[in-house]
This record gives sequence, structure tokens and C-alpha cells, in this order.
Amino acid sequence: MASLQEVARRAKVSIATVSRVLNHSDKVVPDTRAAVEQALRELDYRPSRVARRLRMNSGHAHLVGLIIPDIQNPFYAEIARGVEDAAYAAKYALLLCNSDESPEKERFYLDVMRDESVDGIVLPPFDETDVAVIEFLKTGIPVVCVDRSLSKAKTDLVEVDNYRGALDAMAHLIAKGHKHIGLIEGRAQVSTSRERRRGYLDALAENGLAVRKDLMRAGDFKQESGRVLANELLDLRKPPTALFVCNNLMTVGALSAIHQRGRRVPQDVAVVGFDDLPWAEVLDPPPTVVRQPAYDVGRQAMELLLKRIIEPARPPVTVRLLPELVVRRST
Amino acid sequence: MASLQEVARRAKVSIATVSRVLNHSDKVVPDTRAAVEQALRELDYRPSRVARRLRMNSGHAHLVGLIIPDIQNPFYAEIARGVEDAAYAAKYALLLCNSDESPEKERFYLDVMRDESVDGIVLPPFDETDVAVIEFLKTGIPVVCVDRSLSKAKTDLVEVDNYRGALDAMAHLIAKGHKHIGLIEGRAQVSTSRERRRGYLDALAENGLAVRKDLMRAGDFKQESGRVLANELLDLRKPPTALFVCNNLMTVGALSAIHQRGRRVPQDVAVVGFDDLPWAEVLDPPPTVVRQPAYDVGRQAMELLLKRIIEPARPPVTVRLLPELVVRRST
DNA sequence: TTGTACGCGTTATCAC
DNA sequence: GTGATAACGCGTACAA
Repeated sequence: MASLQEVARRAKVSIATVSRVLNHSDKVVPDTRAAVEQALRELDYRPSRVARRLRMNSGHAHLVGLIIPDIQNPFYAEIARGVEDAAYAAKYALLLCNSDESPEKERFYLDVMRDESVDGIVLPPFDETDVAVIEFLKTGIPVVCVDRSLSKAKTDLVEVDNYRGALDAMAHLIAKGHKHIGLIEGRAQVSTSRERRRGYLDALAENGLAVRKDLMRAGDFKQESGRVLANELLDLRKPPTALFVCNNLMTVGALSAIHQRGRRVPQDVAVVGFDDLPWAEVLDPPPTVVRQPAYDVGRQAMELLLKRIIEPARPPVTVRLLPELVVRRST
Repeated sequence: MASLQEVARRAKVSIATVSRVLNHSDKVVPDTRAAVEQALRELDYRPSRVARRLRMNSGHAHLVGLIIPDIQNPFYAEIARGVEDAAYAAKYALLLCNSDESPEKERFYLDVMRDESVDGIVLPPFDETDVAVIEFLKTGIPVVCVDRSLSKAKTDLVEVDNYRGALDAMAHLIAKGHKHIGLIEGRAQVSTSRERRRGYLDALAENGLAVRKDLMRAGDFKQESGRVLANELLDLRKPPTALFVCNNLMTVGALSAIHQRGRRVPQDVAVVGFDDLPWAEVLDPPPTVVRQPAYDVGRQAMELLLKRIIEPARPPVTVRLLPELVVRRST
């Protein structure tokens, strides 16, 4: 744990000189430079990121935060991976936190980010009006939203065309002849939910299909709610012949509910999910899904963040990526 | 971003007094305390974790590191979740990094941990002789190993009884009448691989079954290697009738290879995996696995770490958790 | 080209 | 009880 002081002493120079050979490699004569470098090596010197961060105003921490709702959700894990890869490529470290879809945890970690003086953060806001995030913007620390957007603030944003994805999913189901399609959506206040629901409704309307309110259920993005809501739907007097399930975990829940009832997919009920599932090929059945390019979402978000750290005043940009319908055997 | 200075000025006291009302709530008369607290509120003061960390020697960062090989692997995601929950409960933030089973990335993040002066780290070492981790121990920053152990250093450790797990898996297969059991293991230098292989061999020996070297293959813990090695084994002149696959991702790879060849599980080949798989009930077939209590591994590791942070000199302890054979329909 | 000295925001040790 | 003040390790004007 050698400090600049000790290195300077050993090299018989001042700390300023040591600092100079470390940073702006300018103006230092080869001789002293060599001496300093040797001392550096001998003491195995490593600069303290903490002291550096305290000294520099901001944008030099080489540390960014990522707050995701659930690290065990493969969709977010993939985003995290994209962010991580881009961060690592730029030699940035990542303060990764798990908000558990809980505003309190989100707020706690947002505070940590601020108190740690990170260079920026990326996160999917809890919902469209996430006050904790809005509040955080005041710190001036750059924020890039991913997946979900904020309604009353403009930040950099990387999202997927959820409306288009829902349209594709519904078109596919309708082409298969389904007229009664159940919707299992997520929390209504989340931008992705709103867009997917809009796609569901528009697809119905454009194809002259009636909207049945009893076929529309809202869950919480978790597996259990997919199970429960699928059961509710299938218990209906006039059950749907197909399900459009708006995220990966709820799709698994729905699938397992259908299995448990001894019904067959897709013969008895067809299912289209949102988000691809890992190991889709060994699922029973391999599910048809709207695949989101989650890795790219993360990667591009991090790249946007790096640009903004360098140039804080640049106008916010929105990157909208295209989802892709992957037809497998659940439809 | 108000500092102690500004709060002090506003409350017309010294920074020492402000610091006192914040920390040791001792010795400060109600009047001044009230004034300070009001200033604190008005300025929305938040202490800088960075400055605090620079000042305090160690053990007060309220920040710990977690380095895992692959955040997209559900086993590690579950460990991470356990660590995270225990950390959050103690109001610690987590610097979570993804080493990608790469020694260089591991070293980079280890350096970050050191340079950030974290209070401690938890990680599964790359292998038994992981030099980067051994080196890191010299910093004096507490290290808790999870899942995998170090052969030439004693640290706190939370592991699973891998030998017992392998024994159970093999006993199950042997009871089903299998005599030619293929082994797909991970990198040999990893403690978990060694133990599982030992279980495999001992089970064979104890049941008077011959060891066939051609039935033993080593992969890299990733899905692709499971696929490739399963194919190699099934291509054998005398292929195994059952597979013992030593981690989750390789199990998925093996399963998909078998599917692709049009063979049935378990009729043509039985499969036991190590590590449970999420959504096992919707897999085809639901796999029989040796389930590791990954969440508890993470939780207990973090609890061990917290204890060590408080009491750095306590003797290292090893916690060994029991795995559980979950019999489903792949055997 | 190199060295001195200050400040970043804390905590802690002294005096008063 | 409270207030100066000295660190912690670093970057950088400014002086030499």
C-alpha cells in the first residue's frame, strides 16, 4: 500500500514528479523518469482510486453504476453483461446493484451512487415517473435509461421497439387463426408495459377482433404472477386459445401452469412470450418469443454513457433497437 | 453536494460539531444539535463515502466486492443474490464484477477492489492455485472464498460437499442399473471438479464397476463444451447409457446434443446434472440434478465476511453445505 | 525541469 | 461542549 510520498522518497524526487510520470507523461527528463519508474516497480505502487476521486471533480472515477431490477432474470443479466463488457473495454469498473423491483432498494443504491461519486449510471427506472431517479438527475451525474423510459425527463435512452414487438407477436397469433388471445402484461406504469399493451390492442383492432377486458391481466413481471394469471385465464368460462405473455419469467410461469393442468402447448393453448429464454431449445416446448437484443441494449447504453461522461453537454439521444419474432414450437 | 463546511457555516458551528452530531452522537447540547440538524436537512447533506474512506483506515467503507465467473450462469446469479441480500441487510454496497473465467479480468477486478479500498471481497477463485488471489491476500483485505477453494491458503470458505453430491448422483444412476456412465467434468484444476471426479471414481469402485477412461471428458463449464463432449461420448463405439454432467450449463449443452441426435432422455441416455436449473419444471425433460444451496452459499459467505471485517484476527472458518439430489425425469 | 503548498471532505486529537 | 487543526493520498497551480 505504498503512497506517492513513499515512492517520491525512494526515488529522491518530489511527489509532483512522481505524479507527473504517472499521469501527464509530459516534461520529465529520462533520468528522473527512470528512477521514478524503478521506485514505482519496487514498491508495487498503485494509485488510490479513492484519493484520486476525492481530488478530481468528476468524470474521472472510472467507475459507473448499474442498477437492475433482478440479477436472476436472464434478460437483465444479459443487459448487465453488455454493460459490463463495454465498461471493461474502457477500463471502467461497475458498481452493480439489484433493486428487486423495489423503490426503496433503488433509492438506497441511488444514494450509494451519489455518495460514491460515480461517473454515471445506467438503469431501467422503476416506472415512468420514478421520483428517485428524477431526483437523482439533479446531482448532475449522467444517467442512461435502458429498457424502460422516464415520461417527464429526457435522458439518454436505449430501448427496444416494444410496440412493434407486440404487433409482430399478435400478427403471428392471429395468422394462426386465434381470435381469443389472452394478455398477461406487467405493471401498467412501466413504459414497456404500456407499449406492449398498445400493440396488443391495435393488433386486435386492425384485425377486426373484439377486445375482451376479461382476457387482459396485469402481473408483476415475476414467474409466480404468470402462473396465477394463466390459471385465471384458463379458468374462464370462455378461455383464450392463445396467450401473449409480456416478459420471460411470466412466460415460464404461464407455461408451467398449463403443464400442471395437463394441457398441451400449442394444441390446447398457444403461447408467445416477450424476451427470449436461455436454453430455449431444451424447453418443453421450445417457446415462440419476441426476442429483445438485450446484450446490445446494455452495450450501447454503456457506450452512450461513456460519450456523455466525456461530453456532458451533448444533447440526449434515444436509441431504439428492433426486436425479432423467433418462431419455435409453442405456437 | 453540500459538504461539512457548508453545513457548519449555515449552522454557525464548526465542522467538528457537525461531524459529532452525525457520528458519535455524544457531547453536543440540544440547542446546537437542533441547529445542525436543521442545516443538514436544508442542505440535503450526504456524507461523501469517498472522503470517509480516504480518512478511515479500513473496514469502514461499507463496500464489499464480489467477483463471479459468469453473471449469466444461474448458479452464480443465485450466489450473487445471496451475497447481495446479506450485504443489503447490513447496508453494505456491492461492487459486483464478472471475471468471465478469465484470469486477466479477475486480476483487473482484484486490482480495482484493492484500489477502491473495499472492506472485503468474496469470490470463487479461478482455480486451486489462483496466484492473483494469493497475491491479493497480502493486502490484508479480507477474502471469503465461495464454491471453490484455494489449496495453499486458508481463508474463510463456504463450499458445498461436492464429493457427497457426486456420490449421490452416481448411486442414483447405478441403482437404475447403469454400468457405463459418462463423466463430463469441468476444468481439472478447480477444487469442485476434483471432488466431483473423486466421487465419480469412488462410486464406480465401490460398486465394482470398471473405470473407462474414454468415458471421462473435461470441459470448461460452458454450454458449448457440454454439447461437444456429449456428442463425443455418444459417438463412441460403446457409448455410455448415462451421463453425469458436472455443472448446469454443460448439462443444458448435453441435453441439447442428445435432442439434436433424436435420442430420448432418459430412455436412450439418462442424465444427472450438477447444479439445479431454473424453470426445471418446463424443461424437456425436467432434469434430475444435484442441487446446490447456492443462495445460502452466498448469504453465509457475506455473513462470514461481515464478521471478519469486524474482527479481522478471528481464525478462518470453513462452512460446508450439503447438496441435495433432486430426482426428476431425466433418469 | 522540478519542488512546494494547497485543497478535495472526512474523522479524530487536541486545546479551550 | 465546542472549535481549530492535522492527517488520509492525490493532482496541480505556482514558484524556483
